[in-house]
Amino acid sequence: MSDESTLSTKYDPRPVEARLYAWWEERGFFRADPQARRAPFCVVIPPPNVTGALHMGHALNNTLQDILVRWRRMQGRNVLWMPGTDHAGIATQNVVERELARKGLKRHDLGRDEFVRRVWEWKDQYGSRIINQLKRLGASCDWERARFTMDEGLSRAVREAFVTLHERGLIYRGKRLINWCPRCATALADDEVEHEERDGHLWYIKYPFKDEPRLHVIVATTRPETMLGDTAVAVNPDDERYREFIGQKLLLPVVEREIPIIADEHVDPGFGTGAVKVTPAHDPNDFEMGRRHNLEQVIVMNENATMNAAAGDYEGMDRYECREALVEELREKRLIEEVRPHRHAVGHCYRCRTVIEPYLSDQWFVSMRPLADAALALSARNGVRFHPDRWQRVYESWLENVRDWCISRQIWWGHRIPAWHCKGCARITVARADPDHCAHCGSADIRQDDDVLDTWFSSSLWPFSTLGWPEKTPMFRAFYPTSVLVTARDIIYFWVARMVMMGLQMPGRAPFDDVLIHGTILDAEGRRMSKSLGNGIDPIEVIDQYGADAMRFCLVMLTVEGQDVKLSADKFEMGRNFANKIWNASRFALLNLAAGKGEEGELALEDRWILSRLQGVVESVTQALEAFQLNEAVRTLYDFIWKEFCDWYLEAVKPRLAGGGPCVARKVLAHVLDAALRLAHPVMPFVTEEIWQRLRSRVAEGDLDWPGAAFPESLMIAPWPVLEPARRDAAAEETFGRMQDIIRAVRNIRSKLGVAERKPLAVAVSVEDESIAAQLRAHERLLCELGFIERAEIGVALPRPAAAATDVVGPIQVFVPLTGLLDMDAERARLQKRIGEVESYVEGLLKKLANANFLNRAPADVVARERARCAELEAEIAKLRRSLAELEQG
RNA sequence: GGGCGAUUAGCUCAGUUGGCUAGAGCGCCAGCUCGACAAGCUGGAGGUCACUGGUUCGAGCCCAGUAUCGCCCA
Repeated sequence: MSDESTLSTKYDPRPVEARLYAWWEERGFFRADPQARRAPFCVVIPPPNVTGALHMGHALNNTLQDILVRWRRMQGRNVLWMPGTDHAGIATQNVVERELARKGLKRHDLGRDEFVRRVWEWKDQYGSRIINQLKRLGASCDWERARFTMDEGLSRAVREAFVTLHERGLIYRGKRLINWCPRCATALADDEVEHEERDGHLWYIKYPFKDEPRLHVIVATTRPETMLGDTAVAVNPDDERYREFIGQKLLLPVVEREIPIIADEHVDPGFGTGAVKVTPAHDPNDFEMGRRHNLEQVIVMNENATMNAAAGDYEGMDRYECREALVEELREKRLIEEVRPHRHAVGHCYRCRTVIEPYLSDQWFVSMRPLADAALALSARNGVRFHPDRWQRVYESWLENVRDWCISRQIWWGHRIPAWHCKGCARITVARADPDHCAHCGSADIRQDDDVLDTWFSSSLWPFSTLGWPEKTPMFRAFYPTSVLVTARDIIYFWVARMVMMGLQMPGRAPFDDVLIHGTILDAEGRRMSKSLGNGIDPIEVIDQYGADAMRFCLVMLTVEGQDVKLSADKFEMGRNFANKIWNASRFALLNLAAGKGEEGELALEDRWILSRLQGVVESVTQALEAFQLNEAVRTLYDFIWKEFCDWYLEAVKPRLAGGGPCVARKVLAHVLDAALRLAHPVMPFVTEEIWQRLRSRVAEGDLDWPGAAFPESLMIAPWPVLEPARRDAAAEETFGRMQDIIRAVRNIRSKLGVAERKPLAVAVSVEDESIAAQLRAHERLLCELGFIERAEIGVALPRPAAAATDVVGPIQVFVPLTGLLDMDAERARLQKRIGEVESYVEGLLKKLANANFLNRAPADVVARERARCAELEAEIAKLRRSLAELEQG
């Protein structure tokens, strides 16, 4: 295919990534086939907002999905990774409104239809940005099937779900206290409110008795402006201080309204004075209390959080302006007892950070109890499994405590609620198809509800709406339920739980078996990355600088079992370096494969060793992926490729390949490289494919074919390596391990005594019994080549040569004669240090072995192992001591 | 207030069912133009595993408590 000698020594990801991605896409490797007989594997993407730009959280989330998806595809599963975007009602509307604001327009200036048309326009123009960014990441989604939550098909699913739930009595409309964002001018669900601790004040206000104006009850409040809507003061029935006043009337200051003192068990006598003002229209607890006591609900604010007519003189003021003015008035009237600093949680809109106002209004709700109970029952049967499993309990406790879900939003961008209000009989018609008359009285004077549905309502249908539900399409039949959902923990409630509930309600099956929860990406200081802090790292910039493979690798390497990741841009160097390492190791391999034939022949020790190690790696990587321990898989691969394959195998095999003649090492080299590329492909798809294409061309030339190997067009669809237990070779691993020990000992001696790394040396290797000697002698060539040893004498109980440095590794003593070169002081220091290290360890072992309890209670194999180790180390010490003594004697 | 997580080398983090002489990357020190790679190679230094108790023959790991930091819920 190409001339390997021209390959650069530095891997340049940019041209490779662009070219390969385009090719994969064009060849259709991402496409799922609903007709295929193979076992399905399906993942639906957590749909990013159309307004969104890729951030590190997306990068991590989609990398994890892509790894699972690519791995399963290589295993031969029929894979569907369903992509798409979310219409993100409030967020998107905000974006378009901001654009209009720049032209001095408000959405009401355009009218609903025109505004919605403009949002579609915006979506068509900018909505594919994040999709293109996901492609830069390497995501192998089936893009041709990409869906959008406002698509016709998904809109049908939304309507079907709404109407069905309404028919089942699980959706209702009612006047309730909801969370209102005055800036967005819409209701929000409980989960969409973010509570933050704020320093505020507690105002102690006197409420005079109606009949005894000189006497008063003091109430404490954090929101004095709401007193304008007070309709009672409540105390705990057991509170002695107030018992006698229950039922008496107070005169609400400023408003001069008569309000009763009521008794309610929910009043905490420890808060403030123990007497609390009750504002049923503006506080959730008070709302409940008001219902219990049939209190009037006085609304004192408008939708934009300015005061309304019920606020009297304060009408028109903003809520905070009103608060100041009102406190001032109370102060003048000497009705403020005191003001204390008070830290409390304040709810904010999760989209725009505005302080939420509890607000009484007509809204649509999903009755959550029955849905949540079904999900809980499923969870109890282990029907949906979270990884790590601690999230299971978090999820369950949310389900146990969930309150009804407010699903109506007073915005224009979204799925309009399929309910029609009749002007005639005032009743509501809910229908799958747009009705032209009232279902109750037949009047044609009906009008569709103005509100749209919470975006999360359509998101909750995503795993099946994207597959064509409510139609039983071939896609739905082939891929529902999906296999695994990968997401961050902050949307377990918003999204995961609701998908499970809707899956159980609508298609009647949970949408997935497994949920993989990953951590949050933080900046180097451990703060969340956010636009406002400006501390984000742009994944696209990272890809430009280091390559997508490097970023993917690092993200996974750093993500352990759902832990958060502290990230800084320089971390990605590790990934770039690893990609480069793979690249250069492959250059070496390819150059050598081009240079000669790979023939059958007897495997050398290093061949047997690396093939055996490969088996271990195939097994642990596969197991780690199955257990959703992606970072474990990546770590194993990194160590294998860098430390074993590059540092040892390639070095060991160099001399054999140097001549260019036929050699079995070429076959082994190609095989191990091939397997390593396959294993690494899900994590680093680009660099592995790029190299593999070159490797594959060798196969096509017919000189590197081996039994059972399949070489399809792309590594993407090449089979995942399978275990070959016959390749396991414990003897080779043991012998090679001894070689490594000896070589490391020689290198250490060179380094400490200032002998050049490549200066040829003579070495004597002394062992205790002939079997080990024979084992090592059989691979003397390897020892000499890797250790730059020109002469090696290997035997039992060899005498110490003159002027020799020495080291002991297990049963092996290494002598390096250094006549004229031996630095006595350095060598003495070396030996003393080694003796000290080993002695302190032996000391611990001896203590352990002297303990009768240990001998009696520890398992026999542990005792035996400790005994053997102790004996070996004592022998080591003896040898080191003798060497030291001999050194002193000269 | 309730729950969860973290605390291991200078920094960022691994450490699976207790058997560990506690590992990696980066950084640091010393030395390397060696035909894959200086984005590299070789060798090295560096740790009372937050603290206090407990269980155990044996604890970084299990249990109880304390401290600090972070997150979620109310």
